[in-house]
Amino acid sequence: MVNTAATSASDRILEAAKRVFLLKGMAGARMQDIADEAGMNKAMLHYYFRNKEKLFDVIFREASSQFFPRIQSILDSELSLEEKIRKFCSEYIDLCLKNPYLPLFLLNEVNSKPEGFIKKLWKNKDSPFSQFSKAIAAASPGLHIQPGQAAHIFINMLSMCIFPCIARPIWMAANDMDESQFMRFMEQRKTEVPRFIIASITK
Amino acid sequence: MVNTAATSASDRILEAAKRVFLLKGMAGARMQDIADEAGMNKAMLHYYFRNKEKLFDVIFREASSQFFPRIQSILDSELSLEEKIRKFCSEYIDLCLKNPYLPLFLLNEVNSKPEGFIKKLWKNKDSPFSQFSKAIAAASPGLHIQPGQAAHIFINMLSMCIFPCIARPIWMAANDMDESQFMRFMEQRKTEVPRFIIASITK
DNA sequence: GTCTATAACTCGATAGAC
DNA sequence: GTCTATCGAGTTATAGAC
Repeated sequence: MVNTAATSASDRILEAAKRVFLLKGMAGARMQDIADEAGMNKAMLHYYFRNKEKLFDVIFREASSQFFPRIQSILDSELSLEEKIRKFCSEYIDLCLKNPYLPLFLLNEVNSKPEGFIKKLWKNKDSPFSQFSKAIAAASPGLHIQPGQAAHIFINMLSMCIFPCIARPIWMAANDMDESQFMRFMEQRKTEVPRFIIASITK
Repeated sequence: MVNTAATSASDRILEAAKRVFLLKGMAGARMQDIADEAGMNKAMLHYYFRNKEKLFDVIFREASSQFFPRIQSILDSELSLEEKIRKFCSEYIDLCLKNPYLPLFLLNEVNSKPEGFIKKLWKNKDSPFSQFSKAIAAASPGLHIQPGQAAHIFINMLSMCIFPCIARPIWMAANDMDESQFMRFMEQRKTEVPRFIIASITK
C-alpha cells in the first residue's frame, strides 16, 4: 500500500546486491555494503533472502542468464555466417561495455564452483558453444575451414570480444587511454574483429 | 644451521601463500589455509611478513613480474614479425597452462586496485604493450596493416592466448572435454593462433 | 625461531520491539 | 515489514613461554 515508490524493497536489495557482488565477488562482498547501497539495514536482507548465499545465488543466476543465452538466439537466426559473426561481436562487445564487471564476475565464480555444477547451466540441452561450433562447421563449404578448426574460430571470436573488456584497466594504463578513448577503441572492434575473423577464413 | 632442508621457512610460506592466494584471491584466502599449506602455524606468517596485506603484496609483485616482462624480451629479439608472433603465442600459452590461476588472479587484483597503481608496474619505462604495438607498426611494410590497427592486432593476440585459459572450466564443460583433450586443444592453438593472425594480416 | 593461547575485531545471522 | 541490539562463529594479529 504505502510502497508506491518506483521499486519494492526486495528489488532495491537485488539491485544493490548485483552492484556489490559483481564488483567484489562472493568472498569480498559484505552484507553491510549491500544494505548501505540499498539504503536499509542488514536485517532486511535476511528477511527477504534468508542468508548471503541464497542472495548470491539469485544474482549469479541472473548474471548467467544475461550472458550466455544470447549466443543461442543469434545462432538460431537465418543470417549468413558472416552476418552472424558481425552480429555476435557487436552484441557481445556492447554487453561487456554496458556491464563492465559481468564477465570477470562470471569467470571467477564459475572457477570456484565444484566440477559438475557448470554443466547444469545448460541442463539437458546442448551447450550454445558446441552448437555454434557445429553451425560454423556446417556453413563452411567454400571457405577454408579445416575440420577441427571451428572450435578455434569460435573461441577466437569470444576471446577477442570479451578479453579486452576484462583487461581494460591494464590496457588503458599501458596505452595512456582515458575512458572515451577506450570506448572508441572498442567501437572500432565491432567491425575490426569480424573483419579479422573473416579475413583469416577466406584467405 | 639446522635448516639444511630444501627450503627455508620463509620460502615455504611464500610457496604456500602463492598457491592459496592465486586460487582464492586476497578476500577469499585465510591465513590459516596458508599456514596449513606451509606446514606451520599462523604466528610464523606474522613473524616473517607482519600481516596478511604485506604477504599478499609480495605474492602479487612476484606474479606480476612473472607475467608481464616476458613480452619485452621477445620484442627486443632480432626475429621477424612472424617469428615474434609465433614465439609470443607459444610462450604465453605455455605460461598460462603451467600457471592456470595466474591470469585470472592478476586481472582480479588489478581491477580492485586504486587507479594510479597500475602504471607503477612499469615505472617510468614505456609499457611493454605500447612498445609491442609500435614494433608491429614498424614491421608492417609490405603487409596490409592500416595505421591504428597495430593495437588491435596486439590485443587480439593476447586475447586468443590468454582468454581460453581463464574460460577453461566453462569451455571444457561446454565441449565435454577432459583434461588431456583440453591440453591438446591448447597445443594446437600454439600454431593455430599465429596462423590466424598472419592470415588476417597478409590477406 | 617456533609454538600455544588468547586478545581484538569483523561479519553473518537472529531476537524481539514497534 | 522495518528497525535496534546483540550473539556467536570465524579471522587477523599479538603476547609470551620455550
